[in-house]
Amino acid sequence: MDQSGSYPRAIVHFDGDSFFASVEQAKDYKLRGKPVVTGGERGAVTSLSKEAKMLGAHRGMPMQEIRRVCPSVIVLAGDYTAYSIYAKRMYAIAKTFTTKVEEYSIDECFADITGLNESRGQSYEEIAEAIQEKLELSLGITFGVGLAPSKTLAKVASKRNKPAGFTALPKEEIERVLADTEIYDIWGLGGALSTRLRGLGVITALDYIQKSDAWLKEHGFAKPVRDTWLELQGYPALTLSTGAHAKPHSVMVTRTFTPPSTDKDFIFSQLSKNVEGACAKVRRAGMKASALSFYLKTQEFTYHGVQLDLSAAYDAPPEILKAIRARFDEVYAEGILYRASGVTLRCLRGVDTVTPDLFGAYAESQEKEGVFRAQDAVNRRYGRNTIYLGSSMEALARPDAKYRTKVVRGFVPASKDGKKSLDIPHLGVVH
DNA sequence: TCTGGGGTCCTAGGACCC
DNA sequence: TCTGGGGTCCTAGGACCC
Repeated sequence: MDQSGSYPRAIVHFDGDSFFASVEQAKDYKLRGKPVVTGGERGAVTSLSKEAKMLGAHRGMPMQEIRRVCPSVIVLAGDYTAYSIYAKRMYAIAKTFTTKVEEYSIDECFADITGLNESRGQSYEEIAEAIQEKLELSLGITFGVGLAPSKTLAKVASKRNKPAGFTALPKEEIERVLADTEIYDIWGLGGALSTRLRGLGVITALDYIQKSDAWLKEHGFAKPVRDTWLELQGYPALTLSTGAHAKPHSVMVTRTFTPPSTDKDFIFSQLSKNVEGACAKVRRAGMKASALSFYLKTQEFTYHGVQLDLSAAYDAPPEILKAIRARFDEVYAEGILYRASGVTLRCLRGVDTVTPDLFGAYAESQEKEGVFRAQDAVNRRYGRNTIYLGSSMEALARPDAKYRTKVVRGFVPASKDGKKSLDIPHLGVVH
């Protein structure tokens, strides 16, 4: 059947309902039908089952408050390994229908099913619902599903009938639906942009698509804003990234330390720990980094950092730490209270594409590499931080070290300055 | 509720070159 | 000569996302 008028492209968005809590209930039947929240490991809720929501618990509530309004609540620590496994199953199921699947996040994916209606002899709606049914039956969790001519509209659609809903949003329905969608709820328009738009009288997404291209230019809105504007009109401006080789472009490890500190050695050791973690991630991805940036965050929430290039590509801490140490004083100042540090490894390449530098630094690092491989193996087997570098010793020896080395996830509370709060669970560090 | 952790992409403006 | 114009590349920083 010809649906090319309603769907010049047919994009489906799948969004797992209460993903982390739902996975917990799928794993353990005893949790089904009960109020479950995750986030116990850090005392702040990260995901709530629908039963917990029905009893009045909200995301962002302190754990004590949750227990008060909902005494029967079951609080669990996040099991990120399990969530990743469920995410991979989700992608795999979607891929049995089409290869054009974007693995967008731990609980979401997009599929481009354009043309499948002809080849399968089914409507796009039927196909989207068939995928949804297969996901729900195979995983034991429900999904919000949206079908639309663009990614941005598919996101709008999947939000509309949660949980376990399906919404089709063909071109003919765009105006009706966008009239009751606030600009603030549009994917791609964050706190800053939606506040600006509202100041210009744009309240709903319909107001937004009725503005002209000239109007956007006149007010200095740039490409991402225009792409969103096109997408909302049903013109796909964003393509799916379906690359099977979804390798990261950068890898970062940052950690807040409590209490904040002025101690130079302690702060450097924190950074050293960040570097170890980042190197381990890079090795796991089978990559090496040839550039990096590191920063310190003060108690006043200002950032001080530098970006630098490495003499070659590395996946082990020694040379990286050497480079950071050489420039540490550019960001560290005596007497300032620091609350966090972080490192980002950049210019990542697959190990096979790395060209050795002229001065032998690469060859030297190759010799040491065996040591870090062994370390990875031991840490995998006996738990993290079984083996660590001397320079990270101080960080690990602190009394609260066990909290700092834990997997943490969190959320940003809704704030008065118009910044969007996080309302979807997301992945922390998976080990 | 004083505010976590990990990513991506875009752009203004400076450096540099012809 | 003291005065141009224009192009490219890079980076810091800002915006967004989950």
